[in-house]
Amino acid sequence: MRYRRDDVVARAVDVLDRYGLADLTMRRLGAELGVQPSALYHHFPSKQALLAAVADEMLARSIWPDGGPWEERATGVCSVLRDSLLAYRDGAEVVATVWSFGLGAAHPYEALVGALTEAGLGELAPVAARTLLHFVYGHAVDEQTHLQAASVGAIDDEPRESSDFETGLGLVMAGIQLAVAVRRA
Amino acid sequence: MRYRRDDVVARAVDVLDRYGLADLTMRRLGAELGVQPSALYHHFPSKQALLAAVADEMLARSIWPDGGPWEERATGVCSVLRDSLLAYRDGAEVVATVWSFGLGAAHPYEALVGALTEAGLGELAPVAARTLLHFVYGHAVDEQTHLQAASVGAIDDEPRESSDFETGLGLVMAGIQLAVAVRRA
DNA sequence: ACCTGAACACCGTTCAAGT
DNA sequence: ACCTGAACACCGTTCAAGT
Repeated sequence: MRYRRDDVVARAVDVLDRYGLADLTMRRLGAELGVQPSALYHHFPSKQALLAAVADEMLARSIWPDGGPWEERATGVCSVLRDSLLAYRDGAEVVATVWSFGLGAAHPYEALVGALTEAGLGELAPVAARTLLHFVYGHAVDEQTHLQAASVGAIDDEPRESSDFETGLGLVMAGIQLAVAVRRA
Repeated sequence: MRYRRDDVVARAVDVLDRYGLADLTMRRLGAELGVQPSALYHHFPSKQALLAAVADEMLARSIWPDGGPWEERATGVCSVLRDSLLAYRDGAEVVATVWSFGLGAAHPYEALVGALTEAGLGELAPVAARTLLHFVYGHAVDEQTHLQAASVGAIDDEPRESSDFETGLGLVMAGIQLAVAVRRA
């Protein structure tokens, strides 16, 4: 079998979702494709580059808000991001890592900076955007970790995470709205 | 040579700070102590447990605020936490990972819940505390990643992270203060 | 362009046995 | 109580060579 880069990415997303990040190894992915691990290096210079492509592919499958009032857009981006991360096993960790290493997953950041700039935050927009992202990634990683632990039966199920997301997001958004109001005054 | 658990932890912190997380392996730490890697399993059931002890040791070396008005205490805990993380190579990643896996590094969380409960946040205190932690860990991981990349000469130095921390923390704290005010009304 | 085969330099963990 | 020695079952990456 001969593959193109996109085939490899699609299969990597599949392996990630079915077996988790720990099992998404170059050897495992090679075996899944019926190919030597070294063959993957024809498509990607490193495993990090593969993971970046995996993260981008996962995010590209979602529909992102890009119009309307800035507040709805900002909270919308955060919600879609969270849903995207939770849609794949270990999705939060993969995307957060790729983003923090500056290798990809840039769309949510750019969408947030756009919304917050329109809101009038000026040079504060990037800091505020990253603050929102820190919350979304942190919360999603926590939630996914606990979901995983609960599904393995390791801990008690505490299913109030979804409202916790909205509460936490509300706190950060309130702070941002206040900064916008102060800036306009 | 025969070691006690604390000797091993101290040496692990040292190896982490000098060579980074990627080089803090059971084999490397064993070699550093002049001991077989398997000997470490007499002191810790797993590498994760070792890392949890490393995280707790790093945090235990800092002086944590525990009195005064709740706002100063909360921001103080966040600042001391950030400084603690940045004081060791890869410190942010280690402590954030240990915390998110529920293995340790619980002190900052408890201190924040205490302060926010005193503020009158009630059952919102845990969500708010975790929101603050998500910001501090996310920001510190980013900052440390970029500092590392800059020190290797991989990217341009952008030394405005420190004021970014205060700005981002200010946004979240403003949201929390507003929630406190709303709750009291 | 895409892949094989073999190698290099590593991992975490287990376990019987030693002192 | 603390450690050795050896093994098990893996990793990511490189590189010459094949089609």
